[in-house]
This record gives sequence, C-alpha cells and structure tokens, in this order.
Amino acid sequence: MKVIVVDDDQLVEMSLTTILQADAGIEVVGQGHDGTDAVKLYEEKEVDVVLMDIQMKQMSGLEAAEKILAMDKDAKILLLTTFSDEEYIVKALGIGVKGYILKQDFESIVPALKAVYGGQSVFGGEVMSKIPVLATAKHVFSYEEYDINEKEQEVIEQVAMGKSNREIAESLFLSEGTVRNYISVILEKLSLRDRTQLAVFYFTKIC
Amino acid sequence: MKVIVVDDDQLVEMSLTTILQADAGIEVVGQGHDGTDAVKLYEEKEVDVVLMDIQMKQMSGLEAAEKILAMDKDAKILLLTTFSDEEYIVKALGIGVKGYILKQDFESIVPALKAVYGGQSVFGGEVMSKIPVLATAKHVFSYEEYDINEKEQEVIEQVAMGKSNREIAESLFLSEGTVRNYISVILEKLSLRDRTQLAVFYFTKIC
DNA sequence: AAAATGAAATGACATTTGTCACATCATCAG
DNA sequence: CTGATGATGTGACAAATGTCATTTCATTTT
Repeated sequence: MKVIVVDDDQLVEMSLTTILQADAGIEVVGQGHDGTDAVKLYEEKEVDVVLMDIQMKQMSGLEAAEKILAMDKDAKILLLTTFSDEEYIVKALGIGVKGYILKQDFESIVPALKAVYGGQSVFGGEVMSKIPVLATAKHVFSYEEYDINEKEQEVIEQVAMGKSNREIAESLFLSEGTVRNYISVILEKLSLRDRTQLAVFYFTKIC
Repeated sequence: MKVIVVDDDQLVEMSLTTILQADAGIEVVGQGHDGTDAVKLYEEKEVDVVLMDIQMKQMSGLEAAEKILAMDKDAKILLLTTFSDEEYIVKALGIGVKGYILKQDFESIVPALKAVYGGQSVFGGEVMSKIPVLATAKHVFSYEEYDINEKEQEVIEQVAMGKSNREIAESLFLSEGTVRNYISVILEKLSLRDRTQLAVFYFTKIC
C-alpha cells in the first residue's frame, strides 16, 4: 500500500512515517507539510491512501481533500485531527473523506489506514457522536416506551409539521394554553428542551 | 484481542473464525448462531469485540447489540451485513454500534476489527453514503437555489440539531445576536416562520 | 351521593425567539 | 486616502414559547 503523509508539524510527520514504515505492507512514497504538497504529491505519485492533518497553514487538509477528490473521486483520504477542530467533521464527510481520526490514537492509525485501503470508512470514537443526525437518532423510538398517549402523539405530529401552538389548538379543537401544557408534558417525558428538538426527534425516528 | 463470532450461517461462521485465528493478535473465544447466543456469550466470557451478523433467525444482530449495549455501554460491536439490509444503518448507529461492514469484504474484516478494538468506528464504503447527514452535505447545491451561503448552511444544520441560539453561537464562535440575525435572514429566504419550520424543512429535504 | 379521576382551561411568569434599525470594523477597489 | 462593501455585533421590542399552580367540569368509582 502506497501512502503519502502530510502534516504541518515536522515531528508528527516523522513519527507517523516511522510508524508506518515499520509495517511491511505500507510504503511511504511521499511527505509534505501543506495542502498544496498533498495535491502535488497525489498528482505525481501513484498513491493508495493519503494521510493528512486537517489543520495546516496555507491550504487546509479539508481544501486539499476537496481538490484531490475533484481529480479522483475514489481517492482514499484519511484526515488526522486534534481534539479542538471537531467542527469540520460534517464538512469532511460531505466532501467524501474516508476517515477522520484523532492524532492521539497512535496505535489505531495503522489499522485505520488498512481498513481505509480496504475500502472502509473509519472514524475516531468521539467523532461519530458529533455527527448531527446520529447524535439524535440515538432514540430508538416507540411511543409506548415513553408513555406517550394518543393525544400527545397528535400534538407531536403537529409540531413536526411546523405548526404554532395557535394552529395546533385550532386543528385539535383545544385552547392554546392546553396545547402548551401538552407540549410541556411531552418534552418532560422525552427529556427534550423545546419544540424544535421535538421536531428533530420525530424526524430522526421516521427516517 | 478476544473476539466472539456470531453468524446464522455455519459456513460463514467457520470461515470467519479461520480468518481471524490466522492473525496472531486475535483470539476467538466464542461462537454462536443467534442473537441470544451473542448476549449469553458476552455475559459469560471476557469479550473485547463482538463480530455479528445483522440478520439472524430468532434474535437479530440489532436486538442483540441493543441488549449487550444496555449491559455494557462501551461494548465494541461490529455488525456484518449483506447488500440487501442497508435499511438498518441509521438504527444501528443510533444504538451505538462501532461498525457496520459488508460480509463480502473478507480482507477488510481483520483491519476493521483491529480499528474497532482501538476505539475507532468503521463502516463499509457504501454504508457511509446512506447516512442522512452525508446525503445532505452532498446536496449542498440545492441550497444554491435559495441563495443560502455557507455560513447560513452551518446555522441551518445547527438548528436542525435542535440547538438554541446560545448554543449555536458558542459552536460557531458568533454572538447570540448574530445568530439571530442569520436565522432571520434564512427564514426570509426560505419563506418560513420559525426555527422549528426550518428544522422540518431541513429534514424533509434530506429524507 | 360523595369522592376520586382525568381532560381541558386559565392566568401569571420568565425565557426564548424573531425583527429591525443601527453601530463597528476590517478589507478592498477606486 | 477614501468610500464602498460585507461580516459581525448591539439594543430594543413584540410575539411566541414553556412552566407552573390552580380551576372547572364531566365521568367514573366507591
């Protein structure tokens, strides 16, 4: 497996390379310190997997990944991240990156690399919980287990249609205050904070 | 690494076990043919990773995973799937499974197993594209028709996670007032009334 | 009949939300 | 340099939202 290693920090780059070279199946065919290096190396060499830091000076790993994937949509790119920059995850996934793991997890890098080489996608433990829909999809839902009665279900459905309390009241022939009370109870039962979270909850359930 | 292998199909189970045993670092400490076996084995043995088919007769891999994770929320479970049953992905992720890969990818199973053992999450190539959020990220272009820029997209995603303005402000390093302004503009552009309708809009787009 | 129950409503309240006009500031083009 | 531009922030405001204690009323139970 031919790999290129790109990291802003010279030390990290060296350590990574050393770790990878220790494995018989891995060959580091290029090294760089910036996104532009990554793009250039990918053009020049025959590369199986790109291992790259996400935060770099001139061109970020994200931009580089985008450029590389524009050239070769099947490129296998594994981004390295620190704790701080978890903001980019969704974007990274959208771009089509094959992995996103923490630098700290040194021992995991080789297996992750091999998995990516084999066509899998790999994400650091905490990374998965950052993904919006999944975070909420946690609730595997059945109305009964939360003790939600039929009337409450109706209210939930109305909220999930984006209706206001007044509109819900009209639809269900209740007073606005009663609708408010219903929602208050529902939120309590589902451990949610407001109607928007309720709508999100509903949709993650039916998706 | 201590692994249990659970698969409906005796042949698959044997082949898997053979492949795994061939690796020095892996020890198969139990085998089973059904979800109930998986749960029992997990209780009895000291298990690092569970490798399990998702479709099984009496108790599915999904149910078994749920039961095991109820016992030990840090359990590392890697589900095996065939092409057909990709419907369960979101549910599987919601339950907290650490991996979801295709049986066909024989060579990938060992690296995937090691990555999971190392705390990573692993998903088969096509699996990732089934995840709602990612689907959206790809449809980013549909935002264009509404003249929604990148920053606004980020705000929309946050709203669709059920966050409050304060929380969004923290995530995106903006002031609460600015977030309000963004939302105001977004609602205008999309002809919506409030954040809940925005969340609904988001979900109906990606579902 | 009296008491208990549950659904619906009310009013008061603090908080959040959405709107709007305007302020600030860095950057860039002329 | 200067004015334009765009991104961000502020303050004030009305409306909507969520919480809570309490009330009303019909139905059921005892």
